[in-house]
Amino acid sequence: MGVFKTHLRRSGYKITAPREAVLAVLENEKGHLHPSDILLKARAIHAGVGRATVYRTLDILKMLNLVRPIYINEAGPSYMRVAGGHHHLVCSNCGKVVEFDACNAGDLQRKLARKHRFVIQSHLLEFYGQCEDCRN
Amino acid sequence: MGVFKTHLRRSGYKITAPREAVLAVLENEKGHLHPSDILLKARAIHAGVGRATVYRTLDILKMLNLVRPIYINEAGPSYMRVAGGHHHLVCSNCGKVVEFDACNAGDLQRKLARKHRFVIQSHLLEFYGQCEDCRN
DNA sequence: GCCTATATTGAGACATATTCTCACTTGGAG
DNA sequence: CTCCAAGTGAGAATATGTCTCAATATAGGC
Repeated sequence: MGVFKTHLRRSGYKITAPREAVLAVLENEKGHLHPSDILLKARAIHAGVGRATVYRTLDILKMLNLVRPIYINEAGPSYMRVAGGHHHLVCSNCGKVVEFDACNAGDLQRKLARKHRFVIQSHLLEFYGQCEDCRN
Repeated sequence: MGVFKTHLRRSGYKITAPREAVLAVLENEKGHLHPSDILLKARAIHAGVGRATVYRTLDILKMLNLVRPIYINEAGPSYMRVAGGHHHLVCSNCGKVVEFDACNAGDLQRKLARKHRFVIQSHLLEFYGQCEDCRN
């Protein structure tokens, strides 16, 4: 059974077919998705899922810190699973996004958590500039 | 004279009163602003600034890499000046944002720039979690 | 300072994204 | 199995962003 589903159930949310479809879509997704993509994919699993249900489910998942909105370069936010860190190298000109792994945020994270009394679950590190093709 | 104004002029853009109002708002802002806030503040400087002018000016500033969209927790993106790095500790629950200074992204930035042939101007590092008040 | 070509403007139409409302449905505790 | 609060989809309402166009204002040439 999906992790998301377990979390929702444990938090007292009912597991309905439309909701389950949305959960499955998000859980199986490696990258990030727009709400409209989520709607389409969810409808492929359970025909007739409504737009509102996608947004409602996203709200719950955000509250439970299972999913996080992220802005890359498009019109609206995309959503992705919360899982440690995400690292992007973004070209401000053409919008190309390169993902990278190396990240030394661990120490800083511990320090900040202690100092500001936060429980930290994930982070986002993005560098902005111009890619090879776009720098003239 | 404002830095933004100088940049626009140098790039061949005309300096008009409405545009100047928008520039002033963004230039004087320390944090981040929604387009709707920008509109209001710009209208306080020059009555009658149109919504389109705000978006048009933001587009120019984005192209010139003077300003960058950023997603915190609200509905849409906010905009902030590009200036090295921005560092936020964000509570996913209540939306509180703590800014911090310490950041060791410099080395990584140089490495990535070389490897992916990017010219990097700025970065964003955000940690997500729950603040003291929100963690139960 | 005046003139002109042209970039820029605001209004409001349009397009898109998100939220809300409400009558109907359904999961799951008892 | 029953019951009812939680959840649902449709579509209205709102929020956000883009486009068009006639009117205006800037900056450079004189």
